[in-house]
Amino acid sequence: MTEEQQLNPVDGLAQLSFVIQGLLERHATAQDLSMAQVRLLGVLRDRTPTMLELARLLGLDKSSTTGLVDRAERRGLVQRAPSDTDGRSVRVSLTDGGRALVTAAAARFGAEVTDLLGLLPPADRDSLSGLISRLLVAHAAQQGTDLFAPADAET
Amino acid sequence: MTEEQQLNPVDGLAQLSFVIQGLLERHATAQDLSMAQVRLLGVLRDRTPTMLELARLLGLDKSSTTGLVDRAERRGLVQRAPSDTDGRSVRVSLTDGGRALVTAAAARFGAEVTDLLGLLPPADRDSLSGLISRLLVAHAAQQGTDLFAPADAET
DNA sequence: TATTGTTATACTCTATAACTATA
DNA sequence: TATAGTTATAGAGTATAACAATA
Repeated sequence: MTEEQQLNPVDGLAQLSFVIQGLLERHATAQDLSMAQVRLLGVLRDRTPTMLELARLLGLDKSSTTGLVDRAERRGLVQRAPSDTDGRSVRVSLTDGGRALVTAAAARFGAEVTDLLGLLPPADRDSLSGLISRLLVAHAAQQGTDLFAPADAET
Repeated sequence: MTEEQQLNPVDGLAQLSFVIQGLLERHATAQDLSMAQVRLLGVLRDRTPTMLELARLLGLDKSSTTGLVDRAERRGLVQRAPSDTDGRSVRVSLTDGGRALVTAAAARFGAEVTDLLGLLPPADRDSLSGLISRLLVAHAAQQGTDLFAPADAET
């Protein structure tokens, strides 16, 4: 039962990503949210984008974004407000309820990931975090993006 | 530019999972497949389950599975065959075309994850793989599942 | 009666194309 | 004309409930 069996690196990364996504999804559905809604609320945590900016941030077509925001607005999670500077534009923001929901969900998700990491001894845990950080930094650099850029600065 | 900035562990794991899922999704859409179809083909690589087993493997309702298999069958990727032993049951399997597709896609995905890991120095890469393996093994043990059980034995 | 699978129905999510209003 | 956003429409994916066929 304690054999040193080892997953190949590709399968390991793929499996890990499914485990993490599974946790996220569980918390989402517990809140009666879809992953799309979670992403929307997450993006709005530190931004008040126009519909077009929102579409780009989520990687969706603007018409898809209209529907996504419609449904979130109907549930009282986000709100639309006309832009001050452009009569064609709309700014989307979290309502207080939406913010409360996403904050609580993020806290519970964080706790669960922390529990997951707690399965490793502290030294291993620190090594893993450091290695993942380095990998993501290298990946971001390769993509020409800045992993640590503030949300407001994202164009 | 070379500061030792570090993501907190929770954000790191979450980000990493999004990067990996993003790679998977890119390869899927390049093949004109949805993630649901990719999962279906992936599960069928080493199994020929009944509809009900398939639903459980994918974590879907049996009616959702009917639709998923319908669409894959219409595209010639999978096939249904009546069970020898139970007149109510149907066994689902990959067609040759489906197997070719999933094999090619898996190879390309593997190459890309390998490239990603190649951003780290070899020693770090090995450490990361080992740590991820240990984490997944511990997680599987906690869930009472066996990470290394052969597909046929999954009941 | 219980189980396997499909069908009917409804909702979310997504995209393309056409449209309205503003710039 | 060009841009921001919505609407119309279509298809995939998912679930619940009702059903048919088999055990």
